[in-house]
Amino acid sequence: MRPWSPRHPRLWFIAMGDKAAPPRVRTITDLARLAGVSAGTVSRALAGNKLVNPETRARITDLARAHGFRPNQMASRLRTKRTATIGIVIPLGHERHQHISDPFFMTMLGQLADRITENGCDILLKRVIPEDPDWLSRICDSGMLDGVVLIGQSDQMAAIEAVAEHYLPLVAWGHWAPGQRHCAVGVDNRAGGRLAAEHVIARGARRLAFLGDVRGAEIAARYEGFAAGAAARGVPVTLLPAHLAADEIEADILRHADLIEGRFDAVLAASDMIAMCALRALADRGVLVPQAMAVMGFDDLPLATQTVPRLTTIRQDIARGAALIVDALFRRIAGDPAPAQVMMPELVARDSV
Amino acid sequence: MRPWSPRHPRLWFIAMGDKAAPPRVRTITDLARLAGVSAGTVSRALAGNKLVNPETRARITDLARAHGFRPNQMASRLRTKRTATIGIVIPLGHERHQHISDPFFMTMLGQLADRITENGCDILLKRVIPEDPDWLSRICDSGMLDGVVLIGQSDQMAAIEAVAEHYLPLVAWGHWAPGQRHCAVGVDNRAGGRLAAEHVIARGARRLAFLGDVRGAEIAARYEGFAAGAAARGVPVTLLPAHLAADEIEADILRHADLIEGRFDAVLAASDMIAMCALRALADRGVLVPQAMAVMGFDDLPLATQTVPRLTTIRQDIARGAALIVDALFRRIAGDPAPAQVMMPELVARDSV
DNA sequence: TTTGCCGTTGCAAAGGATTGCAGCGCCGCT
DNA sequence: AGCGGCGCTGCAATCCTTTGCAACGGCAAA
Repeated sequence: MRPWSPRHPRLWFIAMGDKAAPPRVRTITDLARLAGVSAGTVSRALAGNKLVNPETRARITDLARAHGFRPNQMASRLRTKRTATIGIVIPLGHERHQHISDPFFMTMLGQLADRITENGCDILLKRVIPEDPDWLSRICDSGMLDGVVLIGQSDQMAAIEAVAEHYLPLVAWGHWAPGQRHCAVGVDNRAGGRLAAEHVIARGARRLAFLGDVRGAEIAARYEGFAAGAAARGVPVTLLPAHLAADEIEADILRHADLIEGRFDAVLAASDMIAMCALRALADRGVLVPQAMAVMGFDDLPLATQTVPRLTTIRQDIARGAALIVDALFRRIAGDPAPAQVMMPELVARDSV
Repeated sequence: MRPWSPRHPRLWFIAMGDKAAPPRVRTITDLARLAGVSAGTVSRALAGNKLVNPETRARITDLARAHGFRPNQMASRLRTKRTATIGIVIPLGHERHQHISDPFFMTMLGQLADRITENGCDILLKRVIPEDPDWLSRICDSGMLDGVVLIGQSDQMAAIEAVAEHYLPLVAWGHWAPGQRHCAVGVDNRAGGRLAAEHVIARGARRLAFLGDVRGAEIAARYEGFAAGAAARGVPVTLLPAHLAADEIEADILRHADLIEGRFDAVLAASDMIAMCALRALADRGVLVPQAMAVMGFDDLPLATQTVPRLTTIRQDIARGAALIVDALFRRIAGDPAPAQVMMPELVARDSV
């Protein structure tokens, strides 16, 4: 971590040899002088304020364009206290290795980005490994952000609750538990697990396995739902641990030799990525899916349609989730309350079960 | 596009009933009063300046922590002219439908994010559809950013060149052409295409196809390299158009009936995502890969190891590319020149050829 | 002619942190 | 005792824009 500092500020500017050119218009005051008006008028003109005379405004905007002038955002934001910037933070708690490039995060990020941009805001992206307890407060109280969305809560529930106490414009994607104070939007993972159990059992499976790391609250809920759904039909479930990070999953799967030796006839993977790896591993060993073993994913990422065979999965509607998050966030920024939302997952039957 | 404005600024603050609590410490001056020193001293203390007495500093930092005080970044940045923020912008020109969630972009974004964060900078994410000609200048001259990296240049070469003229801390991922003024980092796509041609021909293929949209400069170069490499060995190549966006590729592939009717014995896809879709389509129709047809990708995304069969592909070293970009960017921010870089791609032989 | 209002514009005070420079107290040296 | 210097702190200017309020000229109504 080497924080840099500009050794030769504006050096390039000088290097381009601007000496001959007219002095660059740097501030609103420069432009005001040129236009023969006051700085205040220029500010209003550029902001499209109706107070200023249309002719004056035209003259000023023309001049601004001609000189490529743009008012300094920093000063503007300081003054107005409106930053028009939303922070998107990805906390990496128990899964240090989980990349920012995890497909689920990325799909969510893309959706959020589109929607936030539509609202005229910029996006400040942060990927943090929570080390000290006030990592989140540092972000929220920096004065840089109008609001914050958390993609995933990792194992940081306590820290999030603490900040949510005094910082309202904060919305998280993920698990919501009764009594929780901060606003979260997510799917009912338990229900999703149950759906999966019902589906594979209906297709005749009787020896079920769950592949994933149950230390995260979300995955744990998926597992519990899966186990509960199966138990209700008198079918047991075996838990097979596996990491979330794509590059580690393959080794995890190979570790579970029984997975490919016919001890199970259906497996629910904690995510589509894991399911995809499982399909690979099974194909390598000549285990036919779905004939010899059913495989289900969770998420319904775009790539679930591209696997061989196509993945049957539990769908989280990411687009809708993102819409709900952004909606709640802007509500809260405006000072209105916005409650947590729990979406119902749905089963997408394709070819792997 | 509905820009919002806070209807009840700080309403939540009041709503939390802070009347009884001690008045919140909002500015460095508040804290100075509490600590019995001047604002300047607090500023220095919080910045870890060695000029202030260690005891004084301890007292001030304790006080700051106790009140959860954090200096306003906006004011700080206005004063210092150091924003510690890098803009990452994804221009979407000829491929409007291409998502921000495109796996290649996302992998690159993740790598860039990690490296920029290591340098102590924040990341401002922008996804823009270039409509007016000064979209880039608006971003670069906003005064909000210490530097800008472009992921992809789309069809905006002219706009980029124009801005690069006066704005130095700008680096793009992508194609570099002789004579180009702005700094770009990318792979030699032509060489990659040639590599692919040599490989499939060495494996015995003689009827080659290229699957992709050659309107983008990068893809075009891949195609040209592929065609040139094949021509050098007396083998012709057929061009089969296909979109870049994941959801459209499948239909594109089905449109090329000859692809699956044995007219070709090897196909180079313009990207791994396209290759993955092709594998799917071929599997659906019972065409064996690689026995009946060889399939190659381009990129070597993480998911290339998870396809069935595993994808043989031309590797762009995204991690190294990101490192080069960030390095060049910080060099330029410091005022030093940093030249464009062209990396050599390499062939990764797996099971699909 | 006076008054009042309207449409525009200018003035100056924020907004909050940073930093060069001056100042102050104290210690040590002569 | 006087002086220099050192270590620390305070003062005030600065970064650039926004905005409430005052002012001004002109025109219409009284």
